[in-house]
Amino acid sequence: MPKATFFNLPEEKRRSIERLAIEEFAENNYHQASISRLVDRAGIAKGSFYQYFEDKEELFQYLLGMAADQKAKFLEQALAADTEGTIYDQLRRLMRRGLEFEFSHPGLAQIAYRAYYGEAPLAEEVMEALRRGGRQFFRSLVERGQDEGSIDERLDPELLGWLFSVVFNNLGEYLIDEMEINPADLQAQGIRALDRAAYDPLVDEIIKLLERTTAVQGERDVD
Amino acid sequence: MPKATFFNLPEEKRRSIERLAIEEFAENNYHQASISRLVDRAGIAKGSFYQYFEDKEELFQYLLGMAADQKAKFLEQALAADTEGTIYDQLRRLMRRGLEFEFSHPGLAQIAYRAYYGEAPLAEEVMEALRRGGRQFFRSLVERGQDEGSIDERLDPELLGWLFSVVFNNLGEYLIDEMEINPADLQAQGIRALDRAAYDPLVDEIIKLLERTTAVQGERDVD
Amino acid sequence: MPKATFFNLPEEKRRSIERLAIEEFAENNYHQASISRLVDRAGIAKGSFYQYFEDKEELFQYLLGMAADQKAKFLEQALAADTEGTIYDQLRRLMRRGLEFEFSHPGLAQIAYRAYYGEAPLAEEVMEALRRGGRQFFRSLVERGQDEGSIDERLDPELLGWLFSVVFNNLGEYLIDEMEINPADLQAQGIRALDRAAYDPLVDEIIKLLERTTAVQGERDVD
Amino acid sequence: MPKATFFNLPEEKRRSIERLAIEEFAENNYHQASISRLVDRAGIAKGSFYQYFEDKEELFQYLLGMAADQKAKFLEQALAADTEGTIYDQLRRLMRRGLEFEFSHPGLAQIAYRAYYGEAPLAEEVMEALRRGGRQFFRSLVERGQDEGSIDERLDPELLGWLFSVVFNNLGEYLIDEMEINPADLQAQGIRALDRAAYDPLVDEIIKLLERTTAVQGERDVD
DNA sequence: GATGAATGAGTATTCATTCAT
DNA sequence: GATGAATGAATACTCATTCAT
Repeated sequence: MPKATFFNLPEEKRRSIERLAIEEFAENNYHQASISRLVDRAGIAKGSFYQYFEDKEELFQYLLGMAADQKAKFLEQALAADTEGTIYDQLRRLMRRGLEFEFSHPGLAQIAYRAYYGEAPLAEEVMEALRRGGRQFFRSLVERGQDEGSIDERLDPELLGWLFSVVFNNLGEYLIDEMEINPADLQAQGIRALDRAAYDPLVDEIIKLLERTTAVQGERDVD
Repeated sequence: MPKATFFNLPEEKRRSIERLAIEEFAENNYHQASISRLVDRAGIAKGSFYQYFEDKEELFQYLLGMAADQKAKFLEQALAADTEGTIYDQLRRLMRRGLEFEFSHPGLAQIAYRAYYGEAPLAEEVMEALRRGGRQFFRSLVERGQDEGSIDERLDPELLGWLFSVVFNNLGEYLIDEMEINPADLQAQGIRALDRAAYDPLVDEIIKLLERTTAVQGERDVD
Repeated sequence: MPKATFFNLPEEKRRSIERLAIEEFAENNYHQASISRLVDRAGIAKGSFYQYFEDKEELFQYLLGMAADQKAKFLEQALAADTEGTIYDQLRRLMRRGLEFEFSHPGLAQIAYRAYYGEAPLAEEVMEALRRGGRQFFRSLVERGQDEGSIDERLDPELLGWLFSVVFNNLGEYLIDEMEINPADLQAQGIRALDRAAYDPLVDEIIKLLERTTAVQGERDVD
Repeated sequence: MPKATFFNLPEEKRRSIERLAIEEFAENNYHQASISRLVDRAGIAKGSFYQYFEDKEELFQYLLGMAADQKAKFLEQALAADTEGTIYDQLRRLMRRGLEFEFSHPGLAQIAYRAYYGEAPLAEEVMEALRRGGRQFFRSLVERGQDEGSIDERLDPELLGWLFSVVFNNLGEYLIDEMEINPADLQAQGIRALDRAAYDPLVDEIIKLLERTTAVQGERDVD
């Protein structure tokens, strides 16, 4: 956690530092991100930075925390509507909200993505937990689907959990490629006028695919 | 491409440099990988390195090329048996060979993975091409499946291509986690006594999932 | 001298700052001692420190003054009993009291020791004076001894003064080594249950040595 | 040990770096000594310094080694003439040579002095050993004197060893004060035209004192 | 009189690259 | 063609001190 000094800063200044720090760590991996560059851009003294944060790692953990919090906040809404509709409706909501997070907080999303797929000063067990975390969440979703009868009982929930999480994690990047969005623009403009109409159909299509994959099938024998 | 001097080197010396360079870039991302450390380990002079390679980036591109070549070599075998069996047999062969590549050339596989997922001095368009490359390959596979009648015609080949490539790219890591393989051991021991029996069933399961996803379904209406 | 604000502080607070400052400068040499660490530990604001002291150096000089005063206070008692016994009795009392000072104010003693042996922002002439100070004191003691007839007149009082002061200054450290006292414990516990019985014999032995050195010798010719 | 690079340097350049490094570490304690300042003065690039030395500590240890070697070289001569004359002749020779070392290598002497009396990145046990080292050397000298019959058997060799080493260690500084030598001049001029005539009498006087202290005394009872 | 945020010069160390031999 | 010393900009971080509130 940053020091109190940081939170005592005038809102505007604090936000500005956060924004620039997110940029720095979104554009560069942990080691390449530079505190010197950051303070230059932010127009603060080197010493001031160290009044706000213990060290580089603390800043990084803080940003990662922000990413996690924001993402959670986005997903919560989907999770809240837990019981409405089938497991597939739930998945659809999750994906939509996940994408909305990625499009409205591209910097944080990128930081989380980097942490997931790369070098970050996270203990090996945290990385591991992070990776397993997603899988396990989706696995329990699958198990619920199996209980409900909407997912074929003969399928391995572990494997399906993995499949879902892989799809979930890579969807954003696919969309960015597919919709020919310039990632730089995305970073710069923050929440863009990217209307849901643009990606909703895609999400629907993917959900349909996953439904085909998992739904209980008539007389066809799967084994 | 490395300079001529590099290829004029005695086979053994060249191989040794390649091996150590692969290690260095597999263990560290592009910026963390150190030429100083490499030349120390390889027992060559700093100046010599720059007689072989224009700069750090050229070495990296060279290694990436090696990875691509090797991977292609592994996949070729699967591709050669093109016409045998259904599209799913073909996919199964590809996955097996892909995994075999990952397990027998863990260093190169890691370098390719890094390049794909981020930290690499690759022009944006190269990255783009790389990502699209995989997708396009799988897309055409899908289209062939649709022509053959083994893949439902109503499904979007682009989207399926993406799904396949995502599964394909992340499978190795899933296996490493799932089989509780220590990545360090993998690097160190190169081709390990990891017999196919260990992962074949998993590949089969995944293929079955993909088959469920894509196969033409009886009278059920998908839309 | 500290500013008036310092002396206006509630006794308790002032004492606490003094105590922690002594610790800081006893554990670290002048440059390694840190004002930041001190104010943190003392729980006062950085700015407050600079209301009390002009700068780091002023604090150091103040502490050095405290050490000098305290040491003088300890020695005074010995000096007061000036006329009792021979010059050797006087020396014995001085050494005992000096040691008692070192053991009961280890922090101040350490600061004085540091100042004497080097790292301190003291003008060269102050250092000089400090060193000469001890020598001169002992020199006059020697001269008195010579007047009294207890010290051989043929010996150079300057040189003897130096010898006495060197012995006097290094005795504490010798004892700490010899008695296998952990200096950290000494700092922490302040006045320890180190009873005089432990070092009195040593002081006696040393006095005997100095007596042999200096006493008027029968018919033996010294030159 | 410095890297080979350092020893491959042209003699003149290497000497110049050594000289400036000695100055830097003689004028400042370990932490205050600055590599940046050193390279500036030496006119070499920062990077070059690190081609010569692993790090700051290695440089320091190297200089300390030089001091030890040089001092040993000076004392050797005295030690070689081991059997000539009494123990007091031996002591006299040692002191003279020790002083000659201090006057001809004032920087190195200062570095050794700092290491002995202060902060240095030496393991606590090394410091301890260093301090005990001198004492033990003199102790065995004392014991030899007792065997030979030139030192009173009733005296504690440990305590005498300490006394001798304290005198030995502080003699140089006394002389510098006494002879009103400007330490800055001493540093700058290196071996000065300080002729032995100037301090020989002093050494003689001190030896006489020590002889009085220790010599077997007629019928006087020491206990 | 107290506060504590701001400052910026300072530290040791790393690294890809160049170039004279 | 091989060598390896030289380079200097770059990095994270510390610290005594100032000054507006």
